[in-house]
Amino acid sequence: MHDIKAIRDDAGAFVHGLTRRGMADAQGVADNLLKKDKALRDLLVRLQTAQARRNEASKLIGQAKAKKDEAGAQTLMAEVAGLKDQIQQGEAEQRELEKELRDLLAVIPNIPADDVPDGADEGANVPVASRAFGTPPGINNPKQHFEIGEALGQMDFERAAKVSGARFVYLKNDLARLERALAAFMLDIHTQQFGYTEMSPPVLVKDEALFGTGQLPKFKDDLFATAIPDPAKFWPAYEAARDEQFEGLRKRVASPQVRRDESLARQREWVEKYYSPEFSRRLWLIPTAEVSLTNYVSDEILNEAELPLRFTAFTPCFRAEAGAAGKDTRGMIRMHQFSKVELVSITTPEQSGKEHERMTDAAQEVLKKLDLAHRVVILCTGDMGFGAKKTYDIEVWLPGQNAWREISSCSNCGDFQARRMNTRYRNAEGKVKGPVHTLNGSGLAVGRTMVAILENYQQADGSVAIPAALQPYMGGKKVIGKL
RNA sequence: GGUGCUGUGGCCGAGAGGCUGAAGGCGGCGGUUUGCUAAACCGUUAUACGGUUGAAAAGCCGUAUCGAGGGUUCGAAUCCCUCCGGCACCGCCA
Repeated sequence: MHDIKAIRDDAGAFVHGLTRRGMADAQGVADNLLKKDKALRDLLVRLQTAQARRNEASKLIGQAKAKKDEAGAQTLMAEVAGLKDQIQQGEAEQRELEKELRDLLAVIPNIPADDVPDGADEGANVPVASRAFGTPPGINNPKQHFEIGEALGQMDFERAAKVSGARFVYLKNDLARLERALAAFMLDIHTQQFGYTEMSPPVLVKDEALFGTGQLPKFKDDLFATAIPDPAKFWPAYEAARDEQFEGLRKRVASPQVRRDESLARQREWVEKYYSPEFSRRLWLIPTAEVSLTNYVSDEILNEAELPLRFTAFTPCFRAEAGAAGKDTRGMIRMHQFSKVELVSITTPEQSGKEHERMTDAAQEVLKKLDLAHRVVILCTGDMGFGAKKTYDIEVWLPGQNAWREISSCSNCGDFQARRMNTRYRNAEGKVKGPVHTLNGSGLAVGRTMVAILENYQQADGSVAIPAALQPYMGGKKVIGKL
């Protein structure tokens, strides 16, 4: 969330930043914001003057009554009665204007840092030469990871589809264990080598948490939501509706297709009605542990001395992938549910730049220890996420796909999330200095790391070698799929 | 989920319609005393927003804030409603 005062002071920088991001009418957006802001401030002057007079008169009424001056009290009460309407109307207007301003600000992305390259899409991302590692292995006729996994009988998409639909998977035996081993391996690196505190956070969160990190209100279509029905309201309504529907179905002589369409339409109606706040409480499944870990400090004032805070967690992540129809439909690259080890840092504004490099080091360290070739790109203005000022993507080489694929994304969000979450810090003298900075990065996406291991360590006989660093976590096993 | 109790500043805790931005204590900061430290004593110590003075640091004035949001009242920490936490017991449960 942007600071309206900063926009007021330097609208040019704001407009420039948004234009770099590819926003077409940044000037119009800024003008609109400033107009609302001016209206709000003008209103506040009028409202606060009226409130000051009311408070003053109310005190005088108390004094008059204490002196038994009924006539004087009556005069004052008449005056205040007139102010009352004015104040109530002003307060309503203030709420309205503040909401409008907040709603406008809530969907405006962060401003890119100065050293982020301009560009519209991933084609304009710039490799960071000093961070490149390894060379792609030469493998004859490399298979894709799902071919390897399915041939091993340890990766089952069909049964997952039966139980949960597309974009889910069952892992079995050594591959199931590999996921667990990778998580432990990554967490050990981050906690022991980089000083992150391991967390096991909630994976169901409230609206406020997702607002804080920036997924809401703009990206609700990417999320899974759950509903906790209010039993007093939900079940009587549900049962009445169900009885009605069964009655209708029995009478109907329509074809199965028509019946199905009607049933789906009805279902949609139900979801909208009975999953509404009136009937239910709602929680969201986290799309990334960034949400749980960052909001750990929401609405708090931290002490400068305890910063930076560093958190890491291994959690499942849930994404609706609504806009990804047809993309990466085979295999484990893009799933509705995947597991990830996340890194989050909370820092002072002075620390965040260095911390960003350090976090990227930590993520890269995992790939280095696994000896997986990868490169790092700095995302251009058009490819960055909503809350980021600057982002490094780490891309691992996948021989089966013959391509570099994102396996980690490390972002410095500056004070953008801190403002939305209301997280500030105070210095040693106890003075509140302002919003903290927040950073998050994958360290790493576990599913995609498994994909990378399968494709890079595949052997001609269909087996897969286990990277040396990982073998202790696999009970000393050296190869998957060989007796 | 049910019933009861409960939510006050950095922390503990009083306050039960006006004199309360909020007693008292702890902690923090500044000072006096002191060879140093401690103790004692004195002073000071919230945040956000708006206005205003100032180059700035900061000052001054106002408004709001006692879990959150509404309401009653001339006036609400205090009364009413809704919601959200916490605690206790009951119910359910890995």
